[in-house]
Amino acid sequence: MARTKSAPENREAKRVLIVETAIGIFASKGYHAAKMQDIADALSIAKGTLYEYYTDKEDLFLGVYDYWMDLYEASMMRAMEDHFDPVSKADALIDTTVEFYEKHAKYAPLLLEFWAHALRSTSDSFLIRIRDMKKRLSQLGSEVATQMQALKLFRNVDSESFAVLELGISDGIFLQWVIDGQSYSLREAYKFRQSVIGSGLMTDTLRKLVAAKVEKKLRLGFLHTSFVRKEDT
Amino acid sequence: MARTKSAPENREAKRVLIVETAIGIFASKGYHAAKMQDIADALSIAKGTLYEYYTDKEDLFLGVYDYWMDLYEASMMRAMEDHFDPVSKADALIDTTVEFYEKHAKYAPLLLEFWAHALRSTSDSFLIRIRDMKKRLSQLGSEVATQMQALKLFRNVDSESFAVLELGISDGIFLQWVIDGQSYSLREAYKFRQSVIGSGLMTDTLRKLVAAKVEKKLRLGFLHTSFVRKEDT
Amino acid sequence: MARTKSAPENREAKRVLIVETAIGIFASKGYHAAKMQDIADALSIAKGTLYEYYTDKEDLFLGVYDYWMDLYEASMMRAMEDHFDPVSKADALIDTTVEFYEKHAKYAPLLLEFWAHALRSTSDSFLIRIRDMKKRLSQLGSEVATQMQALKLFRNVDSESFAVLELGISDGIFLQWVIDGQSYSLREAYKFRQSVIGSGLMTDTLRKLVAAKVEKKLRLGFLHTSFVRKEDT
Amino acid sequence: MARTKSAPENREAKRVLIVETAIGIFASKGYHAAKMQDIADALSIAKGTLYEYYTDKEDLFLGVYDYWMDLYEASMMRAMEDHFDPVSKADALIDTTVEFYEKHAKYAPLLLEFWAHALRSTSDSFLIRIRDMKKRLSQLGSEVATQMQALKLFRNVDSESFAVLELGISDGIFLQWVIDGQSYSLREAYKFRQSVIGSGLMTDTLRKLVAAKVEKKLRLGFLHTSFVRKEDT
DNA sequence: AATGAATGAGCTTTCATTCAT
DNA sequence: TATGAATGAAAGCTCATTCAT
Repeated sequence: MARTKSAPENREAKRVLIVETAIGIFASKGYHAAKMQDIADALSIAKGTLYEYYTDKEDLFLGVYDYWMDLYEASMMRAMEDHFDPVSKADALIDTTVEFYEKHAKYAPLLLEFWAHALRSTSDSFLIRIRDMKKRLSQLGSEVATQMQALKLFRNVDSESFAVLELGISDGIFLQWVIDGQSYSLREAYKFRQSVIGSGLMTDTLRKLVAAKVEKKLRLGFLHTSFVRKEDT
Repeated sequence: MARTKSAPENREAKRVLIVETAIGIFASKGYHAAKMQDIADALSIAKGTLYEYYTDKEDLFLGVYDYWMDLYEASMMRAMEDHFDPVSKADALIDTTVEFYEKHAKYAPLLLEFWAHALRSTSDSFLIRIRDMKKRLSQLGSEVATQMQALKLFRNVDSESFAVLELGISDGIFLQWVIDGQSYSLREAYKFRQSVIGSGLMTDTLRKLVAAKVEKKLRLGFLHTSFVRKEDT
Repeated sequence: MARTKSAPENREAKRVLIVETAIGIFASKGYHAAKMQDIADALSIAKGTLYEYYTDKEDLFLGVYDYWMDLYEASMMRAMEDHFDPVSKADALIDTTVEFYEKHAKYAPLLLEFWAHALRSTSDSFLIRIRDMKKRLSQLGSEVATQMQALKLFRNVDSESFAVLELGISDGIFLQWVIDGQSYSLREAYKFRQSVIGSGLMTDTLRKLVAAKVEKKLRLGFLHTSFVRKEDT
Repeated sequence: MARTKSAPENREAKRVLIVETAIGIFASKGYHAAKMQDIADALSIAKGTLYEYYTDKEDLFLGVYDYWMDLYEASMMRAMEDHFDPVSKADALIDTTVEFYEKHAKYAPLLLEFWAHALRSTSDSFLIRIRDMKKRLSQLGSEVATQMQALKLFRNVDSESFAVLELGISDGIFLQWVIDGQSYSLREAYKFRQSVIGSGLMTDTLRKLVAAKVEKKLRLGFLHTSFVRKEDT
């Protein structure tokens, strides 16, 4: 039984330690205002040492994103595994998201920067990573939606479109909440959304009138609609 | 009949010209990567001239935000004024938003940076401006929702909460769309959302079962729920 | 009889107006911190107009120096003319100096800058102007000292050396007073100096002992002593 | 026996090296004309390195002042310690000053800039430092004067006032000498001054007449006279 | 003569990165 | 592996000066 961790294990442990410290600095100051020196100081190590573990600042930033998203994804996966019926699963996914977001509300600006970074970076690696993660998450959502339909709890809806929509909505509410100064309960906002989405806003009278049209829309979704990009003039 | 524009008019025209150029540079490179020199070059003026019209880079960035948001808000207001019944109004708001977002999709990263900037800036001016704008927009949405209810088209719903939710959803879908590489029609995504929100996803069977509970939730909204912020540990 | 001043007179009047304004700005902010814009603002004229009257900033600074020194010199000359016996003249010179310095204490840093400027300027014009002024002043002092000696009020002293010494002492006391935060009466400091210089500090006993040696020193002065400059090593 | 200098020692050595180089640049070009690049070039180091040792240009300038004044003060203190009777001490102080000033004549403009800087700087740190130094120096002079009086070599004179006067005179003569292009011997000027101050200029006849009045003035000094500052009108 | 918009060289300062130890 | 002194490119901002009106 080894008394000390082997070298590679130590290395990985230190990488994690660095990322866990860096996330706080990046989140509170932003990518540009966060200095490598700040991070080194927070770790009580020398600036040069950071470069032994990450090739450069961007690499470290990417590491932070990965670390954070892995955490989120893992907790989402766990939520799925811990429940069996789709209703519980749906609830668990929302709970997990709310908990994660509430816990990491202070990292919210980071999320924005990740996205901005990804949309602008010359290399696609950042963007690809975000999309992959989103794909996995939307598969989760899609799965649950499909099960709901199978149980006749959900109407006939393109579950893929729905899952993508849900992801957007989720991020949008979170953003809104952060910009609003976290002045209300994120959980309640999510629940309110759930009610709206689940039950709809139309009165029964109206609902019946538009039933056929809505039915079709929901069934087809929006992901496979043709789209012509319009250029700015 | 004035022969030449008066000085102040010229000044304002030049401010607008600068902002219109700056927006493109900021959007494509990002706040930090965009250099004042780049902007000056794009305008074929000297760097120093920029400082005759904006006190510093941040001021110019704020100018860009204002310019852009004023455009959006104005078109939303116009959409409201051009229609009289709430259903048309709701459609018009969505149309306007979709058009605006589609037209300015390339400026999307800017939106993220505005938000990140606002959340981190020492001065509140940025955040306040965003909130004010959101408030005005949500009032528009709230108004429409109230009219819908008055006409018995909408169920009893806290229209304020609903309007806030809508804003978040709207931004969220846009973001999602941008990150997804604009691979589907934003308009269709918005319509899909409209169907989901209007009609709900539940089957009639389930719907009836949870009717009372949902009713209450929608009526109360989420804005005035008590909220205890949880600290990260 | 002309109703308006002729053009050249107007021009001169404006030059004076500019200088009188500039002196306050230069004095309070220093040469470098004082901006041409500040001066233009204080005059409520356009920046460009300054350049119609002075070729550049340095020229204006020189103008300020000239204006100020002319004022001082003129009042010294007047003091001399208003009195006839050397004792009154000596008193008047001191009075005038004290009054001038007290009145313009806030311009003291300017004096330092003039000197520093002169010692460093590539062109000698500044230094020459200062030396000329000092020469005229020391002639005044020298004259008075000579008259004192003629009246047997002063011992045999090289009046030229004495006048140069006096100038240095005068500036030195003023500087000291300014740096000391003007915490005592400049006039009293000058009077104290006068007593020291007039009557000496030695007791009669010691005085007699060194009489011959001192006598010689005073008679010869220091201006024509040989001097080998030592270079910094 | 240490083989290598410890880090802090090296650091201090480098700070001194920088200051010793900076002093020459500042002196010859002036604070504003002296560029950080010039100083770095003179040291054959990178500009950035300067900022590892001094927070900014002003800090470096302050360092130069401190370095220089410490040198002067230390040599004055040494002069005091090396002699025992007040007459020798007085001579030694003058000798030291003359030597110091002659050796550093080329730094004279710096002294003016230090003073100008101090009188205008928003922070008092510069001014306080100058005053403290002057206070220590005037204590030296005051001490000597008191001893002279105890030995009945000096008349009854307020030694504090006298010491302050002496400092002013000393600086004034130096300034005068520099502005006069160092065209005479500074040492002789100081000696001449010593004769004047020691023995006075009045003839015995006049001296006796004003004896009582002068006596009083010298005894009282000028430091504690009431003073009403006159404002410029 | 007066203006003030435009200029652009030139400054201080920062900080990611390197590399000899 | 860890260090941290040294680097130097790069950027925002200033402001004396110009010149078309």
